[in-house]
Amino acid sequence: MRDLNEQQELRLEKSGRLRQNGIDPYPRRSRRTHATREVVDSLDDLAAAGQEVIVVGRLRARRDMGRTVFADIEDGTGRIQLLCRANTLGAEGLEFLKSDLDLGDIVEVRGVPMRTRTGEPSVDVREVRLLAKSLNPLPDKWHGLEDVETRYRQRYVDLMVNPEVRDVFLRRARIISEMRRYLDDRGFVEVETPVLQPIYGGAAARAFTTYHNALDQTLYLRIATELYLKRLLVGGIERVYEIGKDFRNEGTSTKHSPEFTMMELYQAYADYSDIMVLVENLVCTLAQQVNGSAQVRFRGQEIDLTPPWSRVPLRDAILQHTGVDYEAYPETESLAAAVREAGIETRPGATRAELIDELLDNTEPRLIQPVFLIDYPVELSPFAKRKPDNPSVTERFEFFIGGIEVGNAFTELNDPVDQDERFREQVAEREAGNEETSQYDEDYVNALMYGMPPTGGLGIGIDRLVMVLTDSPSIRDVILFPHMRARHRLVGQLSCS
RNA sequence: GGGCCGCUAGCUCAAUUGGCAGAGCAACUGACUCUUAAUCAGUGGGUUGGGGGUUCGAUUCCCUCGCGGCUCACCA
Repeated sequence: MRDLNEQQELRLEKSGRLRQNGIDPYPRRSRRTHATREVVDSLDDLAAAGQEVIVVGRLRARRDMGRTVFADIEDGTGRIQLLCRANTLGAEGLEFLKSDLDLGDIVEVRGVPMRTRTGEPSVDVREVRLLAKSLNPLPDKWHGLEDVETRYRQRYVDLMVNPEVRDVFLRRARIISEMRRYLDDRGFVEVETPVLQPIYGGAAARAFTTYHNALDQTLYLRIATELYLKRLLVGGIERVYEIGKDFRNEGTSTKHSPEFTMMELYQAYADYSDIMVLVENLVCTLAQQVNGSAQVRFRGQEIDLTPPWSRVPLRDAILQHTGVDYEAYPETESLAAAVREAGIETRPGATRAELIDELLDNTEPRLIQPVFLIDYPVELSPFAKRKPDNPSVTERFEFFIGGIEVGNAFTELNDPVDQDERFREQVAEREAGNEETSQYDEDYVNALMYGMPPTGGLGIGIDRLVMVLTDSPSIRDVILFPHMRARHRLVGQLSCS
């Protein structure tokens, strides 16, 4: 036996001893009759009836008074106190609890609900059974687990001892299921499109590459679901959405994860202003359903999600926050000079799109209250339809809450000739060295050539939305197992002597 | 990738100018029949992230590697 510390070794020995005495430390099943919460909620009725219950849970605390031992167990619904007395549980049962069980073990107890003198809801225990032996000691009962690296790497421990972490992930699940319900109720059809794609597109990002042996084919992990979903509109599904992972081969940050969850939806016979109404109603509804309020606190700021949200042209927002009016500089060189003059560093040789992006990056942190920035330049938006009165601008918006971009939407480009040109521009840029442009997707253009209805489309970064609605400062706090560099092994051989 | 910060017992954290590596919880032994961070008495537990260097002596100073956090860059 290697790599085990003193406490682990002791617990493993106990486990072996139990086995020798004919007690399986990992028995098949439990006879649970009540969740701890059910017992607490109807305690007085159960106590009055003197009804026996069987509850289960992880042993979280033990207070040994000699002939009386108090213990707390915790299941998925909450905690309850156990009152274990020599004259009701018996000397043998009490000794089992004191000597053979450890904090962290999963146990089953049979007993009668009651209140102690201080009024604490408890179970007067008649029988204790071990359901699963815990070999690892729990973190500090008061401080819990704080080390960020361990919390991410061993999320199971984090969830075990930090209730607020569990709450975040329960709310995340709720947000997603309520979002599904909201869309289903409005006639949207949920679909699944390929994750492995021969050509990736629909966003500006580098892809992960993989390989299909049997087909002898290079495949990419999708960076967006966009182009497949819009094929479905060509096929006649008028309202469609997908919730799933996208993958982008990029660095991480508090707002970026290489794999993240995206909801994309497309609605035929709608445009981007219809989508704005949908977004503000959806997000506000989710906040009310999950948090009970349209007001959220995020990074110390009070945010009001009540519709309508303001709609501000991108140009105006950037002008207001950086002092640069990019439309006043039609040439890349003059815009670059203006950006530099505003005190923003730029990459030498940056394209116009990159410069505007840079200006937006400097604007984004100031967008605390929910806002739609509308009307993006066409060079930033290869799949968005141009505005009728100004072909250099598209009907596109991004929305921001709490200083981060949460979603992106536009009136979809359905003109195959225009789309063909945009793809060509993207390809030209790629040849000029920009790896984050879209590949030419011939089949997609072919689909458009059959005719796609006028359509409004939307993408929402689910992780970021969850960040805002749960006041989580980092995207890693809303992803159960965030990506980490590989680490050496945790346990050695667990051979039992 | 750059900059800054961090890594000490199972967990949470100390350690003066470079001078015997400590505390609380957890664990172990004992006392205690209504406690709830139970209490009281006692005991064990360390490759101070790894490697190298300076020094009589390194948790402390230097170099290097690893992992993480923040931040900038990259990137929606």
